[in-house]
Amino acid sequence: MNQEILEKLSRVRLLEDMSAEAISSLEKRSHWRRYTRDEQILDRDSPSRDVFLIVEGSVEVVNYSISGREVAFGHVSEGGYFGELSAIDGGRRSANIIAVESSLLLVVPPDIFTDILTQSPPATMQVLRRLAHIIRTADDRIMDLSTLKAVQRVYVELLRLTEFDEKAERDLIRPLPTQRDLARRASTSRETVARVLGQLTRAEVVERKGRTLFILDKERMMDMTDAMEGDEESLR
Amino acid sequence: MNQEILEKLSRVRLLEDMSAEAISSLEKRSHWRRYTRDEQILDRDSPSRDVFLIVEGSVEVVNYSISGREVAFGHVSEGGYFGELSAIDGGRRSANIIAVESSLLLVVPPDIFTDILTQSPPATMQVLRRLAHIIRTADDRIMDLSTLKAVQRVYVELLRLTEFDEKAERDLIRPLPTQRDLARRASTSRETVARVLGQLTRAEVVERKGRTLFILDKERMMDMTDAMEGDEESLR
DNA sequence: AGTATCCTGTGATTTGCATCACATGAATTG
DNA sequence: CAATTCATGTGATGCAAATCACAGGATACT
Repeated sequence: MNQEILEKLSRVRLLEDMSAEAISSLEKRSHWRRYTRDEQILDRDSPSRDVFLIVEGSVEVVNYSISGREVAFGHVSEGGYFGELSAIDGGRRSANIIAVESSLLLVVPPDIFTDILTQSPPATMQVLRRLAHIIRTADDRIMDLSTLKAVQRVYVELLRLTEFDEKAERDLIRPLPTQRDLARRASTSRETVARVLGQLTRAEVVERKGRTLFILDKERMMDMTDAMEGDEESLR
Repeated sequence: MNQEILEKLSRVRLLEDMSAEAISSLEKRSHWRRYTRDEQILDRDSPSRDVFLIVEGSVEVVNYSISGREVAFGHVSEGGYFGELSAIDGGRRSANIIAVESSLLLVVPPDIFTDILTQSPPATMQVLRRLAHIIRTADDRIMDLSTLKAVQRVYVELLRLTEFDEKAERDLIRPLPTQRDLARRASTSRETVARVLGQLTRAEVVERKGRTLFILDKERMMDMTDAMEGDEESLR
């Protein structure tokens, strides 16, 4: 195994505390795969149990209802991994995984993964923390879905995506996902997202420039999330 | 530590593969607490990080929205445990825990719990499998909330509670939770649950006798879950 | 450059269900 | 056992948002 590959692999969070030898041995017992943009990597309910380490690229976690509706579950980027659930409990895949861009993955067989779990406590803690984080995120989402209206869920989603840009010294979202994508995450319709965005723009809470959305008044948006004060009028 | 307590403790799933000595040492470094029915054991956002082992009794996991709406997250019964998330990632409590009945708990300090994780691979695998199961359940719930209507979610919830009674040789739910409780789990209103139950009774899909609900036609109920064929008329 | 495909904005319509409002019944408790 | 407190059934009303239906931009494709 060459140096470059070793370096890339050691950047994967699961392996960050492992020795070069251990990583090398892991690599020998796994295999590499490259996926193109939009390629399906994993199917829900399929019986495979490999764990996938993302060495290059990133993926989306998505599920479909019988009626064809899409629900976004999350995003895993370079240095992350997915597929642990099936490796841990032996169950079927709980979601579909799709490559967002051309991605290079190391496919680790389930028994090699469980070897890591029994032999490397730091790696195990890493996995435990990751699962804990997934549960917290999922629980928040369940709360949002149970107690917020669709419009508020869009606010929450926008706030989640907001980051402070050091250069511009402003709150912004870049790149702004498509409305379809935002709708998938907030579990609402594309049209509702369009209307929310339009309404926020008119109220000068946000401003859109190309694929950047500037959040002009983050405070107000946070207020709107929990109190349902807001018909369009009261926003002006 | 007396024999009876040791026996009870070893029935807690987290400890089932541990030696008597290990359990005894764990017990010495923890403390016991008894909670009465409806007593609040843990508050959301509180900073404690202990893990609670349920030696007797059972608890409910619940959250409240700002508007006061309750959302049920689950139930942990005798032999189970809760509070691991905070012990694992150091974060705040993600939910409120309430004793369903008088319950006896062993309160394990976070560092003792993490000791178990680093020292006992079987216990660690147990925790990993438990977290994996929680994630799968939560993901299913997110799918239900995102793609099903309130009425269908009640169907799904009833199906989840249905079990085949060997003695009576029938599908049934016993004891049938209150409508308020069902509403909490399905994230809908109490009235909607009442109407669904009434409708199913009139259509002779279920039959209620006291605190037992007999499921007369499980097949049909499963059909109704994914296809929205059903106005009241078409059910007769 | 021209066509096809995807994204966006907005109006009109429909519908699912939360909410309000009681009335009755069951179960708990002083 | 009378008296609250909690559980259930159902009608009426209102509103949030899904859905349908286009039309005009923006991008990508070859």
